Amino acid sequence: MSIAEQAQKANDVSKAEILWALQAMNTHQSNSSQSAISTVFAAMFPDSAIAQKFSVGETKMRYLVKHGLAPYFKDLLLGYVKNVPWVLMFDESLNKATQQKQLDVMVRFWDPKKNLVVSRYWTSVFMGHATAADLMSAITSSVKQLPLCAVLQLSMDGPYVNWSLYENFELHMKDNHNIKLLNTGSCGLHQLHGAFMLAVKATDWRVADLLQALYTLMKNTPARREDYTDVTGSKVFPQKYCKHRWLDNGPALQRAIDVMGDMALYFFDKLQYAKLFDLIKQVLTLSHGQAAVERGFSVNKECLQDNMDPTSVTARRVVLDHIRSVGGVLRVDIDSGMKASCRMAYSRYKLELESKKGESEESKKRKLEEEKELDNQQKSLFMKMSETARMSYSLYEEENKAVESVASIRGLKTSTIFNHLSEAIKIGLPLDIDRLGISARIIDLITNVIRQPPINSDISRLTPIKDQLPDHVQFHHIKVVIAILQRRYGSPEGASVIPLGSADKSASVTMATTSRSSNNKSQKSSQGSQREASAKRKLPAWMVNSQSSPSSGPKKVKKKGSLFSK
DNA sequence: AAGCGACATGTTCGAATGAA
DNA sequence: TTCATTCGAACATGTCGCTT
Repeated sequence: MSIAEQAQKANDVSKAEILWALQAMNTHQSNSSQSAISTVFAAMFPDSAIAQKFSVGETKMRYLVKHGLAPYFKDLLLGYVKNVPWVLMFDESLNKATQQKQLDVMVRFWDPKKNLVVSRYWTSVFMGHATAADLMSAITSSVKQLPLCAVLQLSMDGPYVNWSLYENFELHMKDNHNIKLLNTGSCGLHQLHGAFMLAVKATDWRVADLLQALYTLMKNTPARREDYTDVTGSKVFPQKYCKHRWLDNGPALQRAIDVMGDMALYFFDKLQYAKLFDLIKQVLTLSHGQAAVERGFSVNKECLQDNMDPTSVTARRVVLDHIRSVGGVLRVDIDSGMKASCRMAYSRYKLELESKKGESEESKKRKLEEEKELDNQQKSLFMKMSETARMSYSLYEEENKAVESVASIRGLKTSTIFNHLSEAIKIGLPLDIDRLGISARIIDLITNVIRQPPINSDISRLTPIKDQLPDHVQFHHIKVVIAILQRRYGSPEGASVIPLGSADKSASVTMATTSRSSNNKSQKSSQGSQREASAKRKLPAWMVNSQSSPSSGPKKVKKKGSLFSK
């Protein structure tokens, strides 16, 4: 095969791949549904060299659309808008997938090729808050590439919502481009329709009556229609016209002209009205409500897949918008520019990945620093314990030894080790409570007994507490639970070591300790019980607010050792 | 041999599904 | 109704084959 032939073949393959990508976008196929397509094509068309070489998988589809087709179509659109007066349209909605406000920006202009006004999607901006100032900066930044000096109008959503934005934009246009925007109210076209209607009335030519008469004359009358065709040989009938939308009545009028012959031509001589037509073109360019943008939102929904990056959403819409605007996939002109853009897609994609990597490394660094900070905090807490408690804590938490092993290694009683660990909990060090063998039920049980009469949060003596509890609850259980509660609500003397967080915060500390220590296999199986435990540990509001129990009747004066008083 | 491009594999997330 | 599991999607990363 000659070099020229090889090049031609590569070109054909590129074309096939582009066509397929366009089709995939047009029918909202997911990127991941592309995974086996290449092999299927090769199997379907074994005699085709192109099919054998065709390859578009999930990854390639993604960057082909995002970095190849979308930028190319955007450039194309920019080329159209550059030479004509245009209208800037926008609207916002909630994007449920990204949970952000999605601001769609569209442009509207007269397309000389189609001889029609077209509304085209330009881009979307995603944001959280959307005040007038936010919208203003989002809009101006998104249309930077567009020729703002030719903006006719900023299309308005409603009569009241966005006026402050409108004023800002008007000011911006005046300051930066010395342009006075056309202000026709919130929906300008209705007024202009009305204006044309008045003008038509003012002629006293009874155009409306004529159109109405022509239309009703041939409507719902099969016999009359047949006669008409028999006599004239024509199957062209008067068109429907709309009383309220005179700018849209062009086709009806044209049809009237066609069917009325010389008399109608007398009124609508093309030469005489050529200039008027230019004006009408611009007037039609003015937006009519928000129909186009609003319709765009349903297109957004169609384009949306799971976990989609905002830029991917935008890219998909750009491609889809182009396909629809030219009237289908097969009508898209796949020229050398498009192919070149698609060839650059991969390198652009790589570049994006690199820059993202840089960002994530930076955030990783930050995270590491934060962790270090936390570590330092823990270290200083650790040093606040007695030396013997430090040893027990290290063996239990860092070397993952059971309480009994710690006791035997250190030649101490297990109750002593429990004392050490309670100390650690009290000052806020992370500790795997699950391994202590104290279930969420026991914690609940002890907490309730402490809270309610006759204990009433008095923790100065453990025996009365133990007396209220079942036999299987041990003293060391009570000690640990008291430590947890002290950590959560502060010790009675207010002698907590670090500033106290809310109940939620301390609960998260407990969770962090449990999930940290349970790893791999055990993590999955223990997840359920952990979740259950954390849910049960959740405290009622009255407890968080350090109020007495609702069932405890009139408030009693708390004793000195009272736990839940502040 | 080097670099590019495509794919396989892994991770994360949310929705759907199904069991308790 | 709640909760866990499964499934399907996008996105990230590493690897390998092809081209120059």
